[in-house]
Amino acid sequence: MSRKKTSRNGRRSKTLPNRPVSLKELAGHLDLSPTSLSLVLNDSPAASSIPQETKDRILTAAREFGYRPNFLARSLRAQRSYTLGVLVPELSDGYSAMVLSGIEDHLLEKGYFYLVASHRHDADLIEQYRRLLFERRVEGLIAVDTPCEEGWSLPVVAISRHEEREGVTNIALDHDRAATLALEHLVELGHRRIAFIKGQVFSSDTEVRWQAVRDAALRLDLLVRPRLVAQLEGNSPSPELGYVAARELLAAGEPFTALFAFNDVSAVGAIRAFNEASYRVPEDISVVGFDDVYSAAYQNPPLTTVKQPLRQMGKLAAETLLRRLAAGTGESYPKLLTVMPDLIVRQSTSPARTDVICNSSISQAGLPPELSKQKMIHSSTRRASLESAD
Amino acid sequence: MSRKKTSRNGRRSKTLPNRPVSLKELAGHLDLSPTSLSLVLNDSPAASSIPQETKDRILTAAREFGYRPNFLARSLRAQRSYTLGVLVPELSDGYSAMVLSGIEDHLLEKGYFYLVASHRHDADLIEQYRRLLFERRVEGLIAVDTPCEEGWSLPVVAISRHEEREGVTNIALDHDRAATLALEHLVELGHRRIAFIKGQVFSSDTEVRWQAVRDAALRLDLLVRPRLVAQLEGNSPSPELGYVAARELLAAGEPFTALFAFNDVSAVGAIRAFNEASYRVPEDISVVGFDDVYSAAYQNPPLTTVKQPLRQMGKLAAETLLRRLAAGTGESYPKLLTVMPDLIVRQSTSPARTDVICNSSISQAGLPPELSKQKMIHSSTRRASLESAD
DNA sequence: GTTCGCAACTAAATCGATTTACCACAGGGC
DNA sequence: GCCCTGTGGTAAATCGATTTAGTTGCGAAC
Repeated sequence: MSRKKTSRNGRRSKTLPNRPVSLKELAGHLDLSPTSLSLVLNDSPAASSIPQETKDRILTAAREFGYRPNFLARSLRAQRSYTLGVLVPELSDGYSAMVLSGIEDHLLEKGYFYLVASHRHDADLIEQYRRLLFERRVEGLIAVDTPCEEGWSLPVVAISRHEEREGVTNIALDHDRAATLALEHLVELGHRRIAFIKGQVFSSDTEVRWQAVRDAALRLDLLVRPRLVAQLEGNSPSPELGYVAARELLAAGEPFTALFAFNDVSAVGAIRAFNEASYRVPEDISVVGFDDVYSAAYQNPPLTTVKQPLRQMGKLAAETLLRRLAAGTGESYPKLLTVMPDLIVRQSTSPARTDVICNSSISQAGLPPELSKQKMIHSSTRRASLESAD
Repeated sequence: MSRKKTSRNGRRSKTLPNRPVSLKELAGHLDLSPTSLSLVLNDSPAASSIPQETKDRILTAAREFGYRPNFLARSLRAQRSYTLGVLVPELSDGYSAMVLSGIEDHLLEKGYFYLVASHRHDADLIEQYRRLLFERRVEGLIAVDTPCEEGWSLPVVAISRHEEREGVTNIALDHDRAATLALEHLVELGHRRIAFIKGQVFSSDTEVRWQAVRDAALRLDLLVRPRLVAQLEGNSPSPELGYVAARELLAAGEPFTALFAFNDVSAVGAIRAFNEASYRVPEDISVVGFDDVYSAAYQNPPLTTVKQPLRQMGKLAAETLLRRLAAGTGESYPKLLTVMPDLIVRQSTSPARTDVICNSSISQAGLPPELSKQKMIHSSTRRASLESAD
């Protein structure tokens, strides 16, 4: 739709506008100084004394030549990069991508970009990327589920972190409310024997959430049995970890009718383990996940889960950081912003069975030698469950 | 672990090293010229005449003061930004995130960073972001499932695009092989009546893949029945679209025993629709997905799917682009790089039932009143055709 | 005692924009 | 005639590094 209009100006009829024009070149073409162009193009107050006619000449020429100021030069001069750094543990796990998506929406709208680096929870990589981002003159950092040490000498907004750090604004979920929502839901359905899968030790939310769960359990008069607590181990973003944890819970031989998992991904793995052991979800065991990632609604069964407003958290992080930058370094800033979870009830929870489930049988079976690729039986065994419960 | 060691030098005992040191400052401190420091620090050949003692002095001071060259200044001078731009349709849908992850791995290793922008298939946004990235002096672009026009005046690597464009290297899956893998698998299991869900019209792979499917069907002597072909519509990354498409297929009243879906996400939605209509997967209907996103292995049932090596494609894109940059603009470059799919057999496919499934019952049930946002009947004509063909 | 060559540096230009400080000229008031 | 105030600009410094083109001083060669 935009035809070449190079013929208008003989001088550039040969040169396609592939090389950007500099201010100086444009100024030369107009027989004016770069200063004048700069003043007019930036609508600076000092341009008030320049007559409209000249302004028009400049503006027209700029459009004609497709002049765009060199971002690097401008940044160097202004000592601003209009760029933020984002540190995430892993890009491809759904969680970070969702947060990033919220960050991006807000930043691009405000004329900022961001540089991402994923560190896989490796402390050395975190430090190295922080330096690299600092060198690239990012104006601030957003740390998603990433530990921040002191002395980062940049404004930081941390998502899902809970330590107080100088210069860091924490954005965190109200985990008390989250735990209460999930447990109240289960209790209302008649569940009393509830199993838990805790997060990995390196995960920022693990401890806070676990404390919240215990507090909520106390309030609800629920017993948290040590043998009904498993913990995710390992760094993979796959449901495998939840699968392993759920096998442990089954193997412990302590009956339970519901599971509160650390996240949706591990809940999915757990459901898989339950099915293999001939328990149906939700008829035999109810499962509550956490996060509400995209696929949660389309699992089989669709997951009941505690929704974290991840996208909103990303957006809030971006907003907050930009606000802090605008305010300047000296200014005060919020230390903590709390966002609210929601309970999304789908079909992985249902009223508790009245007959107690005993799963000691599984402990004999032991763990399968290879969880290998994805090979494992699953729905075929489900129907067998009732029969084998002799 | 790193204590303050400011006391070593009286001059900066008060100033914490929060402000970066410039070359000039460092030079002043050493009573040398910035030139000398630059030569030594960059290990330039011209530094050969500088005695080792001086070099050591410089290197020591640089370390001591934590000198890091200003990236913006250096970029401006060298006319290189060591930054690429990446255009994706959507960050949070699993596909792009996986590709990005591969891109990132390679780029960060090579000292590059990248700026991402997601455009949601909006042509104006694509153009706007392209300009912004260009202005930021990215050295090249990686376009993931994003249409590239001519005249982008930057080296481009396009993932999953199929048009030949000046300056663009395409990275594409071998769709012929992909289609063959999937259909051969189904045929081997005894399926002859196979339904298809095509991709959205705006999706780059849709047409190429569909052509490949038809070719493969021809070779395998399979009939592609128009009433067993549905198409995804709408821009959402949720399985909802697949759900809608599958309902249409069921409503068409034409029996089938297998479905080849455009991607895993839509396959999951389709399975949901089948389950709701009381068909079990894979006993009644086998389903093959596409992509092999993370969650595919942990769906219920785990999805049989054609794996695209997304991470590898991202890596290949980054590699190729960097190679092209190193070679210079004049040099020739590959127009097309093809990567190979794999068939991952899990549990959403099984031998075809011998008794023919008739699903006309569903057509009475009709579509649910609200499919909310994406509500559209699309094949209403198709359904009507059945009834009216009495 | 020039001159050449080399060691050890440095001044200044450059990248491209912004910004401060200044200049030249016109017109009006005293 | 002199001063003052606008107009309508421009020259030059600046951001921080890189790079080209020198400079200085000294010992050796002729």
